[in-house]
Amino acid sequence: MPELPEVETVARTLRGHLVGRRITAVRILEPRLRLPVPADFAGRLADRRIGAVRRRAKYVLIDLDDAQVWVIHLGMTGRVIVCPPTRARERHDHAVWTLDDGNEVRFHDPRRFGFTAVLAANALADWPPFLKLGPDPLLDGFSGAALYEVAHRSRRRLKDLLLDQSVVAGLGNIYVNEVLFRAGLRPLRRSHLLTRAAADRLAREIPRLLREAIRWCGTSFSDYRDADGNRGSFQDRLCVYQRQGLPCRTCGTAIRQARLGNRGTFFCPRCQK
DNA sequence: AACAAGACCTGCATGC
DNA sequence: TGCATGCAGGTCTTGT
Repeated sequence: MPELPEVETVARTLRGHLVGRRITAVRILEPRLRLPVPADFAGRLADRRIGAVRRRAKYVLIDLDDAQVWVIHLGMTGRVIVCPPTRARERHDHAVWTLDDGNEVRFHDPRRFGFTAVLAANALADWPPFLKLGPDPLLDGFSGAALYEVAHRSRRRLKDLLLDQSVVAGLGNIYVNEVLFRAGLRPLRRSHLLTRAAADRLAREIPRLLREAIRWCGTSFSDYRDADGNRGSFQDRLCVYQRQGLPCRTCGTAIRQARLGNRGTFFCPRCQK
């Protein structure tokens, strides 16, 4: 579920609760996450002081005082919530961190596609999940020229290209559908046919869309919540995702749904060429 | 090698 | 009501 704007919102809402705090206890209730939680995980985090809380692509990165980084990935249904310890535990709360102000950080993830890990800060760049990451459109900049270049080396569908985290890091199914609408491009078009002008439009619209979604605190259909448990509201502003049969906000034509790689694909047959 | 499809998990909506 | 089916926002692995 959570794509770049949701992860950014989680990082921002976590920041206020975490920066400067010390972790006093760590409890793993369910180690069988997408990456299993290693046995030394709790020991490496206990007693650490928290520095910055950052985001890269769809990863939350929490810097610790001993040159380690605590990493959280939310998968599809993951949540990180900060709450008082008196709040009732829920089914699928897999890890709990206690802070020196008494609050708890809880990792909750019904489908267990998410995970949490701790790494030496200087090992982060060589960590396999990070090795393949392409530019983060909000942190690294993202040019039409570069996108045009990659697109022309591939015959994939445009939608598959943009979902590829090595091409651009942070987009998922919702925002790929939306950005292709904004750029006026059909999801099923082959990437090597992308014109330079269209690549420029995409490169311009990607950060614009992501920033706008962050302003609305992301998209909440079912699971997604920020660290305070609040929903986002960008779902009310989506143009195509999950709007099959509804009128296009630009031209009124019914939004169409296709299936691509077993995932919902949505577009306006009139506005997108 | 590049690409597409399947697998990983659980919960929920839908239809019979 | 109960059961089966299909679907869900991510990413890794397998097969063509």
